[in-house]
Amino acid sequence: MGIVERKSREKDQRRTAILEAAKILIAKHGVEGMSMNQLAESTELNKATLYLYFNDKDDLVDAVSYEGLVRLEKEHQETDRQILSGFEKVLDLVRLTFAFYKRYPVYFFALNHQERRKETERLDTPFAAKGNETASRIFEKIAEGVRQGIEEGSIRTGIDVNVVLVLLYAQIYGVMHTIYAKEDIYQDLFHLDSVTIERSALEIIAYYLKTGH
Amino acid sequence: MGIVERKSREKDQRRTAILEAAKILIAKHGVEGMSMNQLAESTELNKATLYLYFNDKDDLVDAVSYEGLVRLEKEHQETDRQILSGFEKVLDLVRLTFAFYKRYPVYFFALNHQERRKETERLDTPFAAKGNETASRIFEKIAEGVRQGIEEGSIRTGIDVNVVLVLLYAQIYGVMHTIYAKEDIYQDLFHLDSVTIERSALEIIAYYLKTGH
Amino acid sequence: MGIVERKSREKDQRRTAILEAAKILIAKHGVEGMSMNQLAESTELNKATLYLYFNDKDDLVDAVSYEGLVRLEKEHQETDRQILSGFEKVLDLVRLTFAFYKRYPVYFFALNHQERRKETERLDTPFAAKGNETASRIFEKIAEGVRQGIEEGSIRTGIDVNVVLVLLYAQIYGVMHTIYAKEDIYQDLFHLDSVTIERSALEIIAYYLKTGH
Amino acid sequence: MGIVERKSREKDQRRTAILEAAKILIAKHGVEGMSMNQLAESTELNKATLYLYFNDKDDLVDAVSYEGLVRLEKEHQETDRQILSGFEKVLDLVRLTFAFYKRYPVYFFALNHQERRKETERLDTPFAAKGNETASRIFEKIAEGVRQGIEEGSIRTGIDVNVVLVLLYAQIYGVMHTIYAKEDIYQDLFHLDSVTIERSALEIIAYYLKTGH
DNA sequence: TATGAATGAGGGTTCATTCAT
DNA sequence: CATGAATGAACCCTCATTCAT
Repeated sequence: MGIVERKSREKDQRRTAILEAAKILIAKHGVEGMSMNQLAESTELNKATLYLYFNDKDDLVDAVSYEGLVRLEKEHQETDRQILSGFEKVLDLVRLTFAFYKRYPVYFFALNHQERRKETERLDTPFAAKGNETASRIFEKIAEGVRQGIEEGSIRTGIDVNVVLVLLYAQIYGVMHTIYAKEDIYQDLFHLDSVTIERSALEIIAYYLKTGH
Repeated sequence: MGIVERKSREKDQRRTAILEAAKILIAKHGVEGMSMNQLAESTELNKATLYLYFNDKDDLVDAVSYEGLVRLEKEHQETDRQILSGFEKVLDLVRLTFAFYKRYPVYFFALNHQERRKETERLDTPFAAKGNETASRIFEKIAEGVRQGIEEGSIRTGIDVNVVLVLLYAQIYGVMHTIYAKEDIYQDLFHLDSVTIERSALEIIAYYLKTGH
Repeated sequence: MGIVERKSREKDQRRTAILEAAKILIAKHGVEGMSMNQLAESTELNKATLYLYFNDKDDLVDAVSYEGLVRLEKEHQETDRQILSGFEKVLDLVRLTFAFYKRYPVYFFALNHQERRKETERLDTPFAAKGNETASRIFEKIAEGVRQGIEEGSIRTGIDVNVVLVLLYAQIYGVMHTIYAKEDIYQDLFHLDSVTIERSALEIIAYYLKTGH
Repeated sequence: MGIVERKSREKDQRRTAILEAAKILIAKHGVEGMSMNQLAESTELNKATLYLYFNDKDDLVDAVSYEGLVRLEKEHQETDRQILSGFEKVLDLVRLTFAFYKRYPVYFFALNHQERRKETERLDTPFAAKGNETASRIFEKIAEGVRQGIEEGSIRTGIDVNVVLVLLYAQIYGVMHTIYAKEDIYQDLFHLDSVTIERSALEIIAYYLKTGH
């Protein structure tokens, strides 16, 4: 048993290889800056072959973005936060997310591209596609932390869970952008490095959630 | 009297007309999505004519971005904040900025594009070019508010002004993106509209700056 | 058998077809006058397809020029000049070169264009690139003839080999231009056809090289 | 007398100013490399104004070329060669021509451009236009020298005057091209500077004309 | 006479995508 | 499954030229 499986495994491997190459290119030139030509060259595959594995360029970028979400979720799951307070859980998840997207800018770029596209294209159902289920679960995990925190008192009351989720997302997004696009500028101008920015961003969140006193 | 003046006014008007058309296109398709072809069509001008008013596409985008900064600064200046505390000043400026970029997404897109470009092109001094002086002043105005607040006690001590500026930028950027790219989604999913998001974003900043109790 | 070979042959044929079409256009309108648009039309290929075979327009022109040099060298080699004197060798090579560039004006145009480009671009070493090795060999072959002639006495002493090479080049260049650009004029005005001009150009060289008496 | 003449004089001055500016640009970028835009800028005139003085770009280039011919003829006339032999006269005229076109590359470029254009455009009558009469006279002056030389014996018999004219033209043309386009290359490769090339080119002509012994 | 403003046509090049094999 | 080869459409930009004023 095996010929079918082997084929399937090989197919997966090739798909993965393409994705890896794409990630390198996206990291280097951004999503719009990556051309299918380059990708074909760097994978040593024919351009047409790429289309056997992905419907089109957007599909490929979505796959990258999806991979990112899956990995992020996995990293979120890998720590045992049983004994932590809700407040600590939330902050830890956010810290992890910062670290994650800082480690893998590609995933950020890809996610970004995907989201901007949705703006104009209006995909059928929001959060319906496979990738978005993952995003939902990630959101939910944070939501759980918030709810727990409110219940137990580690997070102040009067906080809307949904608002927190959205704000966290915005915060993360903004900080990531700032770090990627402008770290050099800010380093020159304000003498701030990414670590400081990140730490302060966590602080701002802590201040918001914390019971005030 | 003033044939020359009329001419000059007409020229300004045309330049403005081009900018307006560009802004519409950018709003609809993003900066990269706007083509000089489209712009020529929508202005009913010849492509070459566009280049009489702007050196190249980047120049045009810079003009949009610059216009945005100028307008933003003007809005910042239009309110008299003499009697306000530093804390209130900062929050008011941020609120205004939110409102501004929400009203004019294009300026946000354009500014963004410009900033990303600068990354790779490394203009001599960051924030040195004409457009960026305005940005610097806007930053400085907020910085003043922060300093005043710290002095008078409306903003807690232990705050790094530079950190605040960068975080505010990130926050604004993130929130704007969230509103532009995902308001619909969030409305469906979390029943949050942009007003709520915005207000909450201000809150998070307030919490961070406020003397804690 | 040989599906691969057939493909490869077809690819060569197409490349050749493009080159042929380009040569016709260059002959008609000059290098600058040939547009990739025209070329696409005349080959009945898509413009983008041309770029599968040549990196850019300059590359294409270089290919034409190179082809010319290779052919010229081949023609130089095809005659056995063992028994000839150095003087006769040189004259024969020049005669052949005249005939060659008269037969194929395109090669002359292309070579020219290439050389002018090099002026501003300053390629590393003159005569170092692939195409120029051929040119060097052609020069060297003539140089050999001159040296032999001087040694054996068929060419007068006191002649600088390098000077001869440069002058021959200038002479050929000038005559070619004259023939291309002005044959009709000269025919009307002086009743001279290109054959006469050519023959006389050889004579002038002969007089210069010949031992004086 | 006065107002009309002044106007006319001013017009001439402006025309001359345009020509001067054009010559500078052509010298720097070649004929094709000079754009009417540049010319308008450098003359501080409007583009449309240029067309009040010249029908089109070609007309302008023709004017440059014509100016060159007129000046060359003048230089030919300025020396008194009464006592010289025909041989010496011819050589002197050629030497002057070399010197002239080396001093004013623009005139060479312009003449060239004009001639190449004629290739494809087939102007009505060759040598019929104003500029070409001058060229004819220049040719004729050299022809006189040749005839005189043959008669008096300073130039060998068996020489066709027309052939000499054409060959001289070709020679001059080729040498000029070589000097302009390739002096650097030849300097590197053959250690020849333009003075040496020029001198040798005169030599080759001398050898051809001289009575052989 | 001189100009500001505009234009059509075209320049070379690159893109994501899709055939037939 | 994979490919070589091809494509249409678009990209930004620049040219010489010509209006109305």
